[in-house]
Amino acid sequence: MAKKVSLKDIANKVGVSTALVSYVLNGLEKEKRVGQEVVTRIREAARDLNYQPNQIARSLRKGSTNTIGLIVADIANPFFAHLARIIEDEAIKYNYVVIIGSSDENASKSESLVETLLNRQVDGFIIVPAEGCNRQVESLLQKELPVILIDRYFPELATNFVILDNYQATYEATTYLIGRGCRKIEMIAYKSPLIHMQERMRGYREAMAAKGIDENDICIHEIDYHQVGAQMGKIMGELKRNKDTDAILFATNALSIAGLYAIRENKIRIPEELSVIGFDGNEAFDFFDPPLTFIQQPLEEMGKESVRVLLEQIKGTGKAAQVKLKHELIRRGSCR
Amino acid sequence: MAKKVSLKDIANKVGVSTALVSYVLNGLEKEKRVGQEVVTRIREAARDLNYQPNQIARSLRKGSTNTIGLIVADIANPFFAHLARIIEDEAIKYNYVVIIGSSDENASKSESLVETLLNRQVDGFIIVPAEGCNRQVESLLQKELPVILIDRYFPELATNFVILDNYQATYEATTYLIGRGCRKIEMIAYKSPLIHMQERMRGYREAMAAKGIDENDICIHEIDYHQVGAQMGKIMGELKRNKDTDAILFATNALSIAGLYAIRENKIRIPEELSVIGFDGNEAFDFFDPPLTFIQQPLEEMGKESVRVLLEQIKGTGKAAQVKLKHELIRRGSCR
DNA sequence: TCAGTTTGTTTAAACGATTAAGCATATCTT
DNA sequence: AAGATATGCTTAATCGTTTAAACAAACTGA
Repeated sequence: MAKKVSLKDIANKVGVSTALVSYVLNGLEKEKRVGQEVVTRIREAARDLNYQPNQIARSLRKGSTNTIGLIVADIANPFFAHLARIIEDEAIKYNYVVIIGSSDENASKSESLVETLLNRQVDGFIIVPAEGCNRQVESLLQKELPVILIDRYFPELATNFVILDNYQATYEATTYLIGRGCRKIEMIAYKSPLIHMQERMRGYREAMAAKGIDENDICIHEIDYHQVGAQMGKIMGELKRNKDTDAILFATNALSIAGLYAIRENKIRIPEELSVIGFDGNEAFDFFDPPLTFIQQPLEEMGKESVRVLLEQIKGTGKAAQVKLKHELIRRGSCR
Repeated sequence: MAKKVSLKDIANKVGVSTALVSYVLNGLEKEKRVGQEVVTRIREAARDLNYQPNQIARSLRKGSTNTIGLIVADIANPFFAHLARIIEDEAIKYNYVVIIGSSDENASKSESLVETLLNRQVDGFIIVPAEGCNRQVESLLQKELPVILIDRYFPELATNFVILDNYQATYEATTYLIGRGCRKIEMIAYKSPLIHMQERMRGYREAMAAKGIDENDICIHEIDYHQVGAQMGKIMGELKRNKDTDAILFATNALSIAGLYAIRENKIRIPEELSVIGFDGNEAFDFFDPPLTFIQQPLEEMGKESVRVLLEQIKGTGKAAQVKLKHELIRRGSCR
């Protein structure tokens, strides 16, 4: 591999020291009083040799890499993929590059990702934290590394975060269902102590209670992350047999999709037999028959905001930023 | 930010030079004949101080970063997201990290991504090349940088690649449609000189010809990448009006999805009025009514193979590897 | 006993950039 | 004319590793 052109090559060609070259190429020629003629000769040489700065060397010296570490649950999940794309686009505007890792909602995988990214000296993290990551996030905070949590956060930690107002989202969705005449509404969520899930559940419960629904009719199925398929099948099977359930509210994108498979499997008619509200939006929702009503997160805003906040923090100009964004309920055909 | 522990810190603590520490922590203690006692003391100190090597410094010195640059058309597209996930998982096994960029099928965006990644000294590239990227790929080859193209390639360049046998895929799909009694089969493809698209078209055309279909009934709609929605709507609108078209074969995932929207819009009944075959698989295909028959790419194999080939090339042990994989036709309800 | 080997360690250069500090000249100022 | 100031450039340290080469001490064998 032909070795790359370095500052030294330019310096040699022009007949000056590398210092001058560095100054010029970093636009410090005024400040550092570099002679006009030398400036142009350096510029020309750089162009002729097609010089490209070695970011690695620069990073080592400067102590910063212009790199953001992004940890999501699973980049193959359309919700996170879309988010990642937004973050990538936003970051590149500021000359930052993004390294993405998938944690699979697994704390130890997440930890090894954090470690890998730390060794690579990322300047900051955007993390969708998995259950049990409190400690590792805390340790990042202690190291005073810029971190911003997204989608979820840990209430006991004073981190920056950008999230959906999950409570309000499910509260409104539930209220909407009740408004359409549903009474026996069930929620399907992940079994997880994470705040986003807890808040979604709380939104549902409190909306039900506020409308005076009998406490016995408040029912949340908390599904294990690794057994979604099986448990969903069971739930929908039972639901088909004893028909008093009016409506289902799904707590995430992946649960919605899995739920739709099970609904179709069991030939449950939507919305005649059951009203359904999904989470996050997905092309698959569009082709379900009828198209699914769902809670939409402001992905664009979430991604951009998280990058903005993180970069502010990296540059040291940031103060605490705990952002809660508002959902939108996209009404379509799946509620009676 | 508390500064990180370096080799020097360990060396000081143990009272030896950094060289010894480096040897030990890289497992060269036998080869470099480091004393047993010193070895254990270094190990202990490293553990106590929670030493983590600085990959940036190491990269600078070694000239390799253990980083792979991945350029896809759009990471938000489920096909590429899934592929990216597989590549990420495979790479991490070998202690490589992946930096992903989205080119939007745009050569100049792709070029600036390549440049960014080059400055960051990635050890190799996995690229889904966009139209007009021939030159930039060629220049990577000239620099003897490990590159592997995926999904498509440039026949005139001697690159490594891992792709689907696109010709065979559409040939079989078309033959399948003809076998089900379709005669007037149309294909919807991107307007693109890229080989994958050309091969998909050729597969369709030759299958039609081989079965003796009238040349006038061989019809390919070549759609502009940036006007998919509008053009698709027009095609399906016309198709609804003059009903002699039997079947549609879509050439990509995104086209399939866009097509399904248009088909629903125009209330075309599948498969009664029209048989449909999609490309690549997508959750949305499952919920279309009826579920879509489609050409499935061996994503897992594609991703793993590309990483394997790339790493071999990086390590210098690789020879030319031009891999063509076989599709699978997933038969479901969308063909009469 | 002494050259030769083995064992264990240090030294120092290198990777490619950044940047504080120093060193000449030239130009003012009075 | 002498000191001050401006101008233009170089020197060299530094970031944290890796690694060839040198070095020192202990051991070997005849």
